[in-house]
Amino acid sequence: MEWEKTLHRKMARELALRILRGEYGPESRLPNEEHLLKEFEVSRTVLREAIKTLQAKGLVSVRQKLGATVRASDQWHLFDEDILRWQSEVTPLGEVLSEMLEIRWMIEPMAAALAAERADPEAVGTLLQCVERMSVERLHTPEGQEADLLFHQTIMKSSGNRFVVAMEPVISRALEILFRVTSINPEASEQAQPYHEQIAESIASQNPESAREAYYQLLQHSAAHKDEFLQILGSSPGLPQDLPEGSGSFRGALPPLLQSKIGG
Amino acid sequence: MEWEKTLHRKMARELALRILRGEYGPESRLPNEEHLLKEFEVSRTVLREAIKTLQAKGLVSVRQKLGATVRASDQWHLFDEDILRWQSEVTPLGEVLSEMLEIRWMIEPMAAALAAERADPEAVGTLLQCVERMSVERLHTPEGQEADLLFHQTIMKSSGNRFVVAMEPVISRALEILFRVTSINPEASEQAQPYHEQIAESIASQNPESAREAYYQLLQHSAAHKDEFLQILGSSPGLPQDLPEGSGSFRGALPPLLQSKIGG
DNA sequence: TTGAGCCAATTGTCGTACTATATATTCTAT
DNA sequence: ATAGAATATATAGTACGACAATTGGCTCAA
Repeated sequence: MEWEKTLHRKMARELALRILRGEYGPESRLPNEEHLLKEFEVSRTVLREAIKTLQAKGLVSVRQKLGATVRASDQWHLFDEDILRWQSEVTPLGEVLSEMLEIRWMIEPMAAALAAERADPEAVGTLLQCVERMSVERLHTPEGQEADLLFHQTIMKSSGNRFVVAMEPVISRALEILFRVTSINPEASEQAQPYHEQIAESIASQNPESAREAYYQLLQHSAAHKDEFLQILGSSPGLPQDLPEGSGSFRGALPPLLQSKIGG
Repeated sequence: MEWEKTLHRKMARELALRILRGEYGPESRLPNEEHLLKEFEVSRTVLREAIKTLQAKGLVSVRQKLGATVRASDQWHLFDEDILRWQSEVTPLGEVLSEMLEIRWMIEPMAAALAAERADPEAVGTLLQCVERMSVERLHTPEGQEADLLFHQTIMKSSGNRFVVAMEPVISRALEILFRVTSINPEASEQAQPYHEQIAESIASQNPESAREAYYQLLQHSAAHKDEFLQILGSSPGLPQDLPEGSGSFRGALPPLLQSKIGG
Protein backbone atom coordinates (compact mmCIF):
# COMPACT_ATOMS: atom_id res chain seq x y z
CA MET A 1 0.00 0.00 0.00
CA GLU A 2 0.89 3.60 0.12
CA TRP A 3 1.15 3.19 3.85
CA GLU A 4 4.55 1.80 4.39
CA LYS A 5 6.30 4.69 2.77
CA THR A 6 6.79 7.34 5.36
CA LEU A 7 7.61 6.89 9.00
CA HIS A 8 4.63 8.65 10.45
CA ARG A 9 2.33 6.55 8.29
CA LYS A 10 3.92 3.37 9.48
CA MET A 11 3.58 4.57 13.01
CA ALA A 12 -0.03 5.65 12.59
CA ARG A 13 -0.81 2.27 11.14
CA GLU A 14 0.84 0.41 13.98
CA LEU A 15 -0.90 2.46 16.65
CA ALA A 16 -4.21 2.13 14.84
CA LEU A 17 -3.85 -1.63 14.69
CA ARG A 18 -3.23 -1.76 18.40
CA ILE A 19 -6.33 0.27 19.05
CA LEU A 20 -8.43 -1.82 16.70
CA ARG A 21 -7.12 -4.97 18.32
CA GLY A 22 -8.23 -3.57 21.64
CA GLU A 23 -4.76 -3.48 23.13
CA TYR A 24 -5.48 0.00 24.33
CA GLY A 25 -8.98 -0.34 25.71
CA PRO A 26 -11.66 2.30 25.20
CA GLU A 27 -11.28 5.41 27.31
CA SER A 28 -7.79 4.34 28.27
CA ARG A 29 -4.86 6.56 27.58
CA LEU A 30 -2.15 5.90 25.07
CA PRO A 31 1.38 5.87 26.43
CA ASN A 32 2.62 9.42 26.61
CA GLU A 33 4.88 10.98 24.04
CA GLU A 34 8.06 10.27 25.92
CA HIS A 35 7.24 6.59 26.14
CA LEU A 36 6.21 6.23 22.51
CA LEU A 37 9.26 8.18 21.45
CA LYS A 38 11.49 5.59 23.05
CA GLU A 39 9.52 2.62 21.82
CA PHE A 40 9.37 3.67 18.18
CA GLU A 41 12.64 5.51 18.15
CA VAL A 42 11.35 8.32 15.99
CA SER A 43 11.41 12.06 16.28
CA ARG A 44 8.65 13.93 17.98
CA THR A 45 7.58 15.39 14.65
CA VAL A 46 6.84 11.92 13.35
CA LEU A 47 5.08 10.89 16.53
CA ARG A 48 2.89 13.94 16.56
CA GLU A 49 1.95 13.64 12.91
CA ALA A 50 0.98 10.03 13.49
CA ILE A 51 -1.22 11.03 16.40
CA LYS A 52 -2.81 13.77 14.32
CA THR A 53 -3.78 11.16 11.79
CA LEU A 54 -5.37 8.92 14.40
CA GLN A 55 -7.18 11.91 15.79
CA ALA A 56 -8.61 12.90 12.44
CA LYS A 57 -9.85 9.36 11.95
CA GLY A 58 -11.69 9.51 15.23
CA LEU A 59 -9.63 6.85 16.95
CA VAL A 60 -8.30 9.04 19.73
CA SER A 61 -8.95 12.42 21.20
CA VAL A 62 -6.03 14.46 22.43
CA ARG A 63 -6.00 17.07 25.15
CA GLN A 64 -3.22 18.86 26.83
CA LYS A 65 -2.04 17.38 30.04
CA LEU A 66 -4.29 14.36 29.49
CA GLY A 67 -2.66 12.91 26.44
CA ALA A 68 -4.28 10.81 23.77
CA THR A 69 -7.23 8.76 24.97
CA VAL A 70 -8.85 6.03 22.91
CA ARG A 71 -12.36 6.98 21.89
CA ALA A 72 -15.28 4.59 22.19
CA SER A 73 -15.42 2.36 19.17
CA ASP A 74 -18.68 3.87 17.99
CA GLN A 75 -16.82 7.13 17.45
CA TRP A 76 -14.37 5.70 14.95
CA HIS A 77 -14.71 6.80 11.36
CA LEU A 78 -15.64 3.42 9.97
CA PHE A 79 -16.00 4.73 6.44
CA ASP A 80 -12.38 5.69 6.29
CA GLU A 81 -10.60 3.49 3.80
CA ASP A 82 -7.60 2.99 6.02
CA ILE A 83 -9.67 1.99 9.00
CA LEU A 84 -11.66 -0.41 6.88
CA ARG A 85 -8.48 -2.01 5.67
CA TRP A 86 -6.91 -2.16 9.10
CA GLN A 87 -10.13 -3.45 10.55
CA SER A 88 -10.17 -6.43 8.24
CA GLU A 89 -6.55 -7.12 9.02
CA VAL A 90 -7.48 -7.49 12.63
CA THR A 91 -11.07 -8.56 13.00
CA PRO A 92 -12.44 -11.94 11.94
CA LEU A 93 -13.97 -11.20 8.57
CA GLY A 94 -17.33 -12.73 9.28
CA GLU A 95 -18.11 -10.30 12.04
CA VAL A 96 -17.85 -7.24 9.88
CA LEU A 97 -19.17 -8.83 6.74
CA SER A 98 -22.68 -9.25 8.09
CA GLU A 99 -22.90 -5.62 8.98
CA MET A 100 -21.50 -4.58 5.63
CA LEU A 101 -24.17 -6.54 3.88
CA GLU A 102 -26.86 -4.91 5.97
CA ILE A 103 -25.56 -1.56 4.85
CA ARG A 104 -25.56 -2.69 1.25
CA TRP A 105 -29.15 -3.74 1.73
CA MET A 106 -30.07 -0.29 2.93
CA ILE A 107 -28.10 1.75 0.44
CA GLU A 108 -27.54 0.10 -2.87
CA PRO A 109 -31.06 -0.74 -4.07
CA MET A 110 -32.11 2.83 -3.38
CA ALA A 111 -28.95 4.12 -5.00
CA ALA A 112 -29.77 2.09 -8.09
CA ALA A 113 -33.25 3.52 -8.15
CA LEU A 114 -31.90 7.04 -7.92
CA ALA A 115 -29.35 6.22 -10.58
CA ALA A 116 -32.12 5.11 -12.88
CA GLU A 117 -33.46 8.63 -12.66
CA ARG A 118 -30.25 10.56 -12.67
CA ALA A 119 -27.54 8.61 -14.46
CA ASP A 120 -26.00 10.36 -17.44
CA PRO A 121 -25.46 8.51 -20.73
CA GLU A 122 -21.76 8.05 -20.08
CA ALA A 123 -22.42 6.25 -16.80
CA VAL A 124 -25.01 4.07 -18.46
CA GLY A 125 -22.44 3.19 -21.08
CA THR A 126 -19.99 2.20 -18.37
CA LEU A 127 -22.57 0.00 -16.71
CA LEU A 128 -23.37 -1.84 -19.92
CA GLN A 129 -19.69 -2.34 -20.62
CA CYS A 130 -19.18 -3.76 -17.15
CA VAL A 131 -21.98 -6.24 -17.62
CA GLU A 132 -20.51 -7.18 -20.96
CA ARG A 133 -17.10 -7.80 -19.47
CA MET A 134 -18.55 -9.73 -16.56
CA SER A 135 -20.38 -12.01 -18.93
CA VAL A 136 -17.10 -12.82 -20.62
CA GLU A 137 -14.68 -12.87 -17.76
CA ARG A 138 -16.82 -14.07 -14.88
CA LEU A 139 -16.08 -13.07 -11.37
CA HIS A 140 -13.24 -15.41 -10.61
CA THR A 141 -10.79 -13.53 -12.83
CA PRO A 142 -9.21 -10.24 -11.79
CA GLU A 143 -10.70 -8.54 -14.82
CA GLY A 144 -14.17 -9.74 -13.97
CA GLN A 145 -13.80 -8.59 -10.40
CA GLU A 146 -12.59 -5.23 -11.56
CA ALA A 147 -15.66 -4.91 -13.77
CA ASP A 148 -17.93 -5.86 -10.90
CA LEU A 149 -16.33 -3.30 -8.64
CA LEU A 150 -16.66 -0.59 -11.28
CA PHE A 151 -20.28 -1.57 -11.81
CA HIS A 152 -21.23 -0.93 -8.22
CA GLN A 153 -19.11 2.18 -7.93
CA THR A 154 -20.69 3.67 -11.02
CA ILE A 155 -24.16 3.11 -9.71
CA MET A 156 -23.36 4.79 -6.46
CA LYS A 157 -21.75 7.75 -8.16
CA SER A 158 -24.76 8.05 -10.41
CA SER A 159 -27.10 8.23 -7.45
CA GLY A 160 -26.33 11.91 -7.31
CA ASN A 161 -26.05 11.73 -3.55
CA ARG A 162 -22.70 12.65 -2.11
CA PHE A 163 -23.21 10.67 1.07
CA VAL A 164 -23.96 7.54 -0.86
CA VAL A 165 -20.76 8.07 -2.78
CA ALA A 166 -18.90 8.49 0.50
CA MET A 167 -19.94 4.98 1.49
CA GLU A 168 -18.24 3.54 -1.51
CA PRO A 169 -15.24 2.24 0.45
CA VAL A 170 -17.46 0.02 2.57
CA ILE A 171 -19.22 -1.51 -0.37
CA SER A 172 -15.97 -2.00 -2.25
CA ARG A 173 -14.43 -3.65 0.76
CA ALA A 174 -17.40 -5.97 1.10
CA LEU A 175 -17.11 -6.94 -2.52
CA GLU A 176 -13.42 -7.65 -2.23
CA ILE A 177 -14.14 -9.99 0.64
CA LEU A 178 -16.92 -11.69 -1.25
CA PHE A 179 -14.64 -12.22 -4.22
CA ARG A 180 -12.74 -14.69 -2.14
CA VAL A 181 -15.85 -16.80 -2.08
CA THR A 182 -16.60 -16.56 -5.76
CA SER A 183 -13.05 -17.50 -6.57
CA ILE A 184 -13.59 -20.64 -4.53
CA ASN A 185 -17.02 -21.24 -5.94
CA PRO A 186 -17.16 -19.95 -9.55
CA GLU A 187 -20.72 -21.13 -9.85
CA ALA A 188 -21.78 -18.19 -7.73
CA SER A 189 -20.71 -15.68 -10.34
CA GLU A 190 -22.70 -17.47 -13.03
CA GLN A 191 -25.82 -17.08 -10.97
CA ALA A 192 -25.24 -13.42 -10.23
CA GLN A 193 -24.89 -12.44 -13.86
CA PRO A 194 -28.59 -12.13 -14.79
CA TYR A 195 -29.17 -9.76 -11.86
CA HIS A 196 -26.39 -7.51 -12.99
CA GLU A 197 -27.86 -7.47 -16.46
CA GLN A 198 -31.30 -6.59 -15.24
CA ILE A 199 -29.98 -3.79 -13.06
CA ALA A 200 -28.02 -2.28 -15.90
CA GLU A 201 -30.92 -2.52 -18.30
CA SER A 202 -33.33 -1.04 -15.79
CA ILE A 203 -31.08 1.93 -15.26
CA ALA A 204 -30.53 2.31 -18.97
CA SER A 205 -34.28 2.37 -19.54
CA GLN A 206 -34.77 4.67 -16.57
CA ASN A 207 -36.89 2.28 -14.61
CA PRO A 208 -36.11 2.89 -10.94
CA GLU A 209 -38.46 0.33 -9.50
CA SER A 210 -37.14 -2.48 -11.60
CA ALA A 211 -33.55 -1.52 -10.82
CA ARG A 212 -34.27 -1.57 -7.14
CA GLU A 213 -36.00 -4.93 -7.17
CA ALA A 214 -33.25 -6.54 -9.20
CA TYR A 215 -30.74 -5.18 -6.78
CA TYR A 216 -32.55 -6.69 -3.84
CA GLN A 217 -32.40 -10.03 -5.56
CA LEU A 218 -28.72 -9.67 -6.27
CA LEU A 219 -28.08 -8.93 -2.62
CA GLN A 220 -30.17 -11.84 -1.50
CA HIS A 221 -28.09 -14.05 -3.72
CA SER A 222 -24.97 -12.48 -2.32
CA ALA A 223 -26.13 -13.08 1.23
CA ALA A 224 -26.49 -16.76 0.57
CA HIS A 225 -22.87 -16.94 -0.41
CA LYS A 226 -21.88 -14.94 2.61
CA ASP A 227 -23.27 -17.67 4.84
CA GLU A 228 -21.52 -20.26 2.77
CA PHE A 229 -18.32 -18.30 3.14
CA LEU A 230 -18.67 -17.99 6.87
CA GLN A 231 -19.21 -21.70 7.21
CA ILE A 232 -16.08 -22.37 5.21
CA LEU A 233 -14.21 -20.08 7.50
CA GLY A 234 -15.66 -21.86 10.48
CA SER A 235 -16.48 -18.62 12.25
CA SER A 236 -19.87 -18.16 13.81
CA PRO A 237 -22.20 -17.69 10.85
CA GLY A 238 -25.49 -16.05 11.48
CA LEU A 239 -25.52 -15.49 15.20
CA PRO A 240 -27.31 -18.45 16.66
CA GLN A 241 -29.77 -18.99 19.44
CA ASP A 242 -29.29 -16.12 21.81
CA LEU A 243 -31.51 -13.71 20.02
CA PRO A 244 -35.17 -13.27 20.93
CA GLU A 245 -37.28 -16.11 19.65
CA GLY A 246 -38.74 -15.64 16.22
CA SER A 247 -36.80 -12.54 15.33
CA GLY A 248 -33.58 -13.15 13.52
CA SER A 249 -32.69 -16.74 13.27
CA PHE A 250 -30.14 -15.03 11.16
CA ARG A 251 -28.82 -11.61 11.78
CA GLY A 252 -27.62 -11.55 8.22
CA ALA A 253 -27.93 -9.36 5.20
CA LEU A 254 -31.67 -9.69 4.87
CA PRO A 255 -33.59 -7.93 7.59
CA PRO A 256 -36.71 -10.05 7.96
CA LEU A 257 -39.27 -7.48 6.99
CA LEU A 258 -37.58 -6.68 3.79
CA GLN A 259 -37.15 -10.27 2.96
CA SER A 260 -40.87 -10.68 3.27
CA LYS A 261 -41.30 -7.69 1.02
CA ILE A 262 -39.28 -9.39 -1.63
CA GLY A 263 -40.63 -12.85 -1.23
CA GLY A 264 -44.03 -11.55 -2.17
CA MET B 1 -16.19 24.80 19.04
CA GLU B 2 -13.16 22.99 20.11
CA TRP B 3 -11.60 24.11 16.91
CA GLU B 4 -10.31 27.51 17.67
CA LYS B 5 -8.11 26.32 20.47
CA THR B 6 -4.85 25.27 18.97
CA LEU B 7 -3.02 26.81 16.09
CA HIS B 8 -2.86 23.80 13.84
CA ARG B 9 -6.59 23.28 14.24
CA LYS B 10 -7.30 26.84 13.25
CA MET B 11 -5.06 26.40 10.29
CA ALA B 12 -6.57 23.07 9.27
CA ARG B 13 -10.01 24.64 9.48
CA GLU B 14 -9.04 27.60 7.34
CA LEU B 15 -7.43 25.44 4.68
CA ALA B 16 -10.36 23.04 4.72
CA LEU B 17 -12.79 25.89 4.24
CA ARG B 18 -10.86 27.09 1.23
CA ILE B 19 -10.95 23.63 -0.27
CA LEU B 20 -14.65 23.20 0.43
CA ARG B 21 -15.31 26.61 -1.07
CA GLY B 22 -13.50 25.49 -4.17
CA GLU B 23 -10.77 28.11 -3.92
CA TYR B 24 -8.26 25.38 -4.57
CA GLY B 25 -9.88 23.44 -7.39
CA PRO B 26 -9.83 19.65 -7.57
CA GLU B 27 -6.52 18.12 -8.60
CA SER B 28 -4.84 21.47 -8.11
CA ARG B 29 -1.95 21.84 -5.76
CA LEU B 30 -1.99 23.72 -2.51
CA PRO B 31 0.62 26.42 -2.12
CA ASN B 32 3.84 24.85 -0.96
CA GLU B 33 5.03 24.88 2.63
CA GLU B 34 7.19 27.92 2.25
CA HIS B 35 4.32 29.95 0.90
CA LEU B 36 1.83 28.81 3.53
CA LEU B 37 4.43 29.40 6.22
CA LYS B 38 4.64 33.04 5.26
CA GLU B 39 0.92 33.50 4.85
CA PHE B 40 -0.09 32.00 8.18
CA GLU B 41 3.00 33.01 10.08
CA VAL B 42 3.23 29.75 11.99
CA SER B 43 5.95 27.24 12.54
CA ARG B 44 6.46 24.37 10.19
CA THR B 45 5.40 21.99 12.94
CA VAL B 46 1.97 23.57 13.01
CA LEU B 47 1.70 23.69 9.26
CA ARG B 48 2.55 20.05 8.87
CA GLU B 49 0.15 18.90 11.55
CA ALA B 50 -2.60 20.87 9.88
CA ILE B 51 -1.86 19.22 6.56
CA LYS B 52 -1.83 15.79 8.18
CA THR B 53 -5.31 16.46 9.45
CA LEU B 54 -6.56 17.41 6.01
CA GLN B 55 -4.92 14.33 4.60
CA ALA B 56 -6.58 12.02 7.09
CA LYS B 57 -9.94 13.56 6.25
CA GLY B 58 -9.42 12.77 2.61
CA LEU B 59 -9.29 16.38 1.47
CA VAL B 60 -5.77 16.27 0.08
CA SER B 61 -3.15 13.72 -0.77
CA VAL B 62 0.46 14.57 -0.09
CA ARG B 63 3.54 13.31 -1.88
CA GLN B 64 7.10 14.35 -1.73
CA LYS B 65 8.18 16.79 -4.35
CA LEU B 66 4.58 17.15 -5.49
CA GLY B 67 3.13 18.72 -2.40
CA ALA B 68 -0.47 18.58 -1.28
CA THR B 69 -3.00 18.16 -4.06
CA VAL B 70 -6.72 18.57 -3.57
CA ARG B 71 -8.56 15.29 -4.04
CA ALA B 72 -11.73 15.00 -6.07
CA SER B 73 -14.70 15.93 -3.96
CA ASP B 74 -16.08 12.41 -4.04
CA GLN B 75 -13.03 11.30 -2.08
CA TRP B 76 -13.72 13.55 0.86
CA HIS B 77 -14.79 11.92 4.08
CA LEU B 78 -18.25 13.37 4.22
CA PHE B 79 -19.15 11.55 7.41
CA ASP B 80 -16.48 13.35 9.34
CA GLU B 81 -18.07 15.67 11.85
CA ASP B 82 -15.69 18.50 11.11
CA ILE B 83 -16.22 18.30 7.39
CA LEU B 84 -19.97 18.23 7.89
CA ARG B 85 -19.77 21.35 10.01
CA TRP B 86 -17.42 23.13 7.67
CA GLN B 87 -19.50 22.07 4.73
CA SER B 88 -22.60 23.72 6.12
CA GLU B 89 -20.63 26.85 6.88
CA VAL B 90 -19.78 27.12 3.25
CA THR B 91 -22.46 25.49 1.15
CA PRO B 92 -26.03 26.73 0.85
CA LEU B 93 -27.87 24.57 3.35
CA GLY B 94 -30.59 23.47 0.99
CA GLU B 95 -28.18 21.74 -1.32
CA VAL B 96 -26.88 19.37 1.29
CA LEU B 97 -30.11 19.03 3.19
CA SER B 98 -31.89 17.20 0.40
CA GLU B 99 -29.14 14.64 0.20
CA MET B 100 -29.08 14.23 3.95
CA LEU B 101 -32.76 13.48 3.96
CA GLU B 102 -32.32 10.88 1.26
CA ILE B 103 -29.77 9.18 3.45
CA ARG B 104 -32.10 9.31 6.40
CA TRP B 105 -34.72 7.72 4.22
CA MET B 106 -32.40 4.86 3.41
CA ILE B 107 -30.95 4.29 6.84
CA GLU B 108 -33.20 5.23 9.69
CA PRO B 109 -36.36 3.22 9.06
CA MET B 110 -34.25 0.09 8.65
CA ALA B 111 -32.21 1.01 11.69
CA ALA B 112 -35.41 1.36 13.68
CA ALA B 113 -36.53 -2.06 12.49
CA LEU B 114 -33.24 -3.60 13.52
CA ALA B 115 -33.45 -1.78 16.84
CA ALA B 116 -36.84 -3.31 17.43
CA GLU B 117 -35.14 -6.68 17.33
CA ARG B 118 -31.95 -5.86 19.09
CA ALA B 119 -32.45 -2.98 21.48
CA ASP B 120 -31.68 -3.72 25.09
CA PRO B 121 -34.03 -2.63 27.89
CA GLU B 122 -31.88 0.31 28.85
CA ALA B 123 -32.05 1.75 25.33
CA VAL B 124 -35.79 1.22 25.25
CA GLY B 125 -36.01 3.12 28.50
CA THR B 126 -34.05 5.98 27.00
CA LEU B 127 -36.35 6.10 24.01
CA LEU B 128 -39.47 6.28 26.15
CA GLN B 129 -37.94 8.99 28.28
CA CYS B 130 -37.10 10.99 25.19
CA VAL B 131 -40.64 10.77 23.91
CA GLU B 132 -41.86 11.82 27.32
CA ARG B 133 -39.60 14.84 27.38
CA MET B 134 -40.51 15.76 23.83
CA SER B 135 -44.18 15.71 24.68
CA VAL B 136 -43.52 18.19 27.46
CA GLU B 137 -40.88 20.40 25.99
CA ARG B 138 -41.69 20.35 22.30
CA LEU B 139 -39.05 20.82 19.69
CA HIS B 140 -38.64 24.56 19.82
CA THR B 141 -36.91 24.45 23.19
CA PRO B 142 -33.31 23.40 23.60
CA GLU B 143 -34.34 20.59 25.94
CA GLY B 144 -36.81 19.24 23.45
CA GLN B 145 -34.26 19.34 20.68
CA GLU B 146 -31.78 17.56 22.85
CA ALA B 147 -34.32 14.83 23.52
CA ASP B 148 -35.07 14.50 19.82
CA LEU B 149 -31.39 14.18 19.02
CA LEU B 150 -30.89 11.55 21.69
CA PHE B 151 -33.93 9.70 20.40
CA HIS B 152 -32.49 9.26 16.95
CA GLN B 153 -29.01 8.53 18.20
CA THR B 154 -30.28 5.83 20.51
CA ILE B 155 -32.14 4.12 17.72
CA MET B 156 -29.10 4.06 15.52
CA LYS B 157 -26.89 2.74 18.29
CA SER B 158 -29.44 0.06 19.01
CA SER B 159 -29.40 -1.10 15.41
CA GLY B 160 -26.38 -3.17 16.32
CA ASN B 161 -24.72 -2.16 13.09
CA ARG B 162 -21.48 -0.26 13.45
CA PHE B 163 -21.75 1.38 10.06
CA VAL B 164 -25.16 2.73 10.85
CA VAL B 165 -23.74 4.20 14.02
CA ALA B 166 -20.93 5.77 12.03
CA MET B 167 -23.49 7.75 10.05
CA GLU B 168 -24.77 9.38 13.16
CA PRO B 169 -23.03 12.69 12.51
CA VAL B 170 -24.92 13.15 9.26
CA ILE B 171 -28.27 12.49 10.81
CA SER B 172 -27.51 14.71 13.79
CA ARG B 173 -26.42 17.49 11.49
CA ALA B 174 -29.60 17.18 9.47
CA LEU B 175 -31.66 17.40 12.61
CA GLU B 176 -29.83 20.46 13.82
CA ILE B 177 -30.58 22.17 10.55
CA LEU B 178 -34.21 21.15 10.68
CA PHE B 179 -34.50 22.53 14.20
CA ARG B 180 -34.14 25.95 12.72
CA VAL B 181 -37.40 25.35 10.93
CA THR B 182 -39.28 23.98 13.87
CA SER B 183 -38.17 26.90 15.97
CA ILE B 184 -39.75 29.15 13.36
CA ASN B 185 -42.79 26.97 13.00
CA PRO B 186 -43.57 25.29 16.35
CA GLU B 187 -46.62 23.67 14.84
CA ALA B 188 -44.32 21.24 13.05
CA SER B 189 -43.10 19.71 16.27
CA GLU B 190 -46.65 19.11 17.46
CA GLN B 191 -47.35 17.11 14.35
CA ALA B 192 -44.21 15.04 14.64
CA GLN B 193 -44.92 13.90 18.17
CA PRO B 194 -47.29 11.00 17.41
CA TYR B 195 -44.76 9.47 15.04
CA HIS B 196 -42.08 9.54 17.68
CA GLU B 197 -44.43 7.87 20.10
CA GLN B 198 -45.33 5.14 17.68
CA ILE B 199 -41.71 4.45 16.86
CA ALA B 200 -40.76 4.17 20.49
CA GLU B 201 -43.68 1.94 21.29
CA SER B 202 -43.01 -0.29 18.32
CA ILE B 203 -39.44 -0.78 19.38
CA ALA B 204 -40.46 -1.36 22.97
CA SER B 205 -42.88 -4.06 21.84
CA GLN B 206 -40.31 -5.48 19.45
CA ASN B 207 -42.35 -4.84 16.34
CA PRO B 208 -39.88 -4.07 13.56
CA GLU B 209 -42.34 -3.56 10.78
CA SER B 210 -44.39 -1.07 12.70
CA ALA B 211 -41.29 0.82 13.76
CA ARG B 212 -40.13 1.06 10.20
CA GLU B 213 -43.44 2.27 8.83
CA ALA B 214 -43.80 4.89 11.51
CA TYR B 215 -40.33 6.09 10.74
CA TYR B 216 -41.16 6.49 7.08
CA GLN B 217 -44.09 8.63 8.04
CA LEU B 218 -41.97 10.74 10.33
CA LEU B 219 -39.50 11.33 7.53
CA GLN B 220 -42.23 12.18 5.11
CA HIS B 221 -43.46 14.77 7.55
CA SER B 222 -39.95 16.02 7.98
CA ALA B 223 -39.50 16.31 4.24
CA ALA B 224 -42.49 18.57 3.97
CA HIS B 225 -40.89 20.98 6.36
CA LYS B 226 -37.64 20.79 4.51
CA ASP B 227 -39.33 22.20 1.43
CA GLU B 228 -40.97 24.84 3.56
CA PHE B 229 -37.60 25.69 4.98
CA LEU B 230 -35.97 25.92 1.61
CA GLN B 231 -38.64 28.25 0.40
CA ILE B 232 -38.13 30.48 3.38
CA LEU B 233 -34.47 30.58 2.59
CA GLY B 234 -35.24 31.38 -1.00
CA SER B 235 -32.75 28.84 -2.26
CA SER B 236 -33.74 26.48 -5.01
CA PRO B 237 -36.04 23.98 -3.32
CA GLY B 238 -36.61 20.69 -4.95
CA LEU B 239 -34.81 20.81 -8.24
CA PRO B 240 -37.44 21.92 -10.71
CA GLN B 241 -38.23 21.02 -14.27
CA ASP B 242 -35.06 19.70 -15.77
CA LEU B 243 -35.49 16.15 -14.60
CA PRO B 244 -37.04 13.45 -16.77
CA GLU B 245 -40.77 13.71 -16.97
CA GLY B 246 -42.67 11.81 -14.34
CA SER B 247 -39.71 10.87 -12.22
CA GLY B 248 -38.84 13.31 -9.53
CA SER B 249 -40.77 16.47 -9.63
CA PHE B 250 -38.93 16.71 -6.40
CA ARG B 251 -35.53 15.31 -5.77
CA GLY B 252 -36.28 15.42 -2.09
CA ALA B 253 -36.32 13.04 0.80
CA LEU B 254 -38.91 10.75 -0.65
CA PRO B 255 -37.67 8.66 -3.54
CA PRO B 256 -40.74 8.09 -5.66
CA LEU B 257 -40.97 4.35 -5.38
CA LEU B 258 -40.89 4.36 -1.66
CA GLN B 259 -43.36 7.12 -1.47
CA SER B 260 -45.77 4.94 -3.39
CA LYS B 261 -45.05 2.17 -0.94
CA ILE B 262 -46.11 4.41 1.88
CA GLY B 263 -49.08 6.04 0.25
CA GLY B 264 -50.71 2.67 -0.14
C1' DT C 1 13.55 9.88 -30.63
C1' DT C 2 14.81 7.65 -26.60
C1' DG C 3 17.02 6.45 -22.62
C1' DA C 4 20.30 7.21 -18.68
C1' DG C 5 21.68 10.06 -15.42
C1' DC C 6 21.92 14.32 -13.01
C1' DC C 7 19.56 18.48 -10.80
C1' DA C 8 16.63 20.90 -7.95
C1' DA C 9 12.22 21.59 -5.74
C1' DT C 10 9.66 19.96 -2.10
C1' DT C 11 8.33 17.17 1.52
C1' DG C 12 10.15 13.96 5.34
C1' DT C 13 12.81 13.56 9.64
C1' DC C 14 15.47 15.11 13.49
C1' DG C 15 16.71 17.47 18.09
C1' DT C 16 16.25 20.94 21.33
C1' DA C 17 14.21 24.58 23.68
C1' DC C 18 10.48 26.98 25.26
C1' DT C 19 5.24 27.95 26.15
C1' DA C 20 0.46 26.96 27.35
C1' DT C 21 -2.87 24.29 29.68
C1' DA C 22 -5.12 21.41 32.77
C1' DT C 23 -4.82 18.20 36.59
C1' DA C 24 -3.17 17.35 41.24
C1' DT C 25 -1.52 19.12 45.47
C1' DT C 26 -0.84 22.13 49.03
C1' DC C 27 -1.95 25.88 51.71
C1' DT C 28 -4.92 29.17 53.76
C1' DA C 29 -8.95 31.12 55.82
C1' DT C 30 -13.31 30.27 57.63
C1' DA D 1 -12.49 19.89 59.26
C1' DT D 2 -13.77 21.91 54.92
C1' DA D 3 -14.04 24.89 51.00
C1' DG D 4 -11.62 27.56 48.15
C1' DA D 5 -7.59 29.71 46.38
C1' DA D 6 -2.74 29.54 45.21
C1' DT D 7 0.90 26.66 43.51
C1' DA D 8 3.35 22.81 41.46
C1' DT D 9 3.91 19.62 37.71
C1' DA D 10 3.03 16.63 34.01
C1' DT D 11 1.90 16.83 29.37
C1' DA D 12 0.81 18.50 24.97
C1' DG D 13 1.52 22.74 21.83
C1' DT D 14 4.72 25.76 19.30
C1' DA D 15 9.06 27.25 17.41
C1' DC D 16 13.59 27.04 14.87
C1' DG D 17 17.16 25.33 12.17
C1' DA D 18 19.44 21.70 9.91
C1' DC D 19 19.79 17.73 7.08
C1' DA D 20 17.82 13.43 4.51
C1' DA D 21 14.96 11.34 1.01
C1' DT D 22 12.09 11.35 -2.87
C1' DT D 23 10.80 12.33 -7.41
C1' DG D 24 9.47 15.13 -11.45
C1' DG D 25 11.82 17.33 -14.95
C1' DC D 26 15.94 18.61 -17.46
C1' DT D 27 20.25 17.63 -19.98
C1' DC D 28 22.82 15.24 -22.90
C1' DA D 29 24.48 11.52 -25.37
C1' DA D 30 23.53 7.39 -28.26
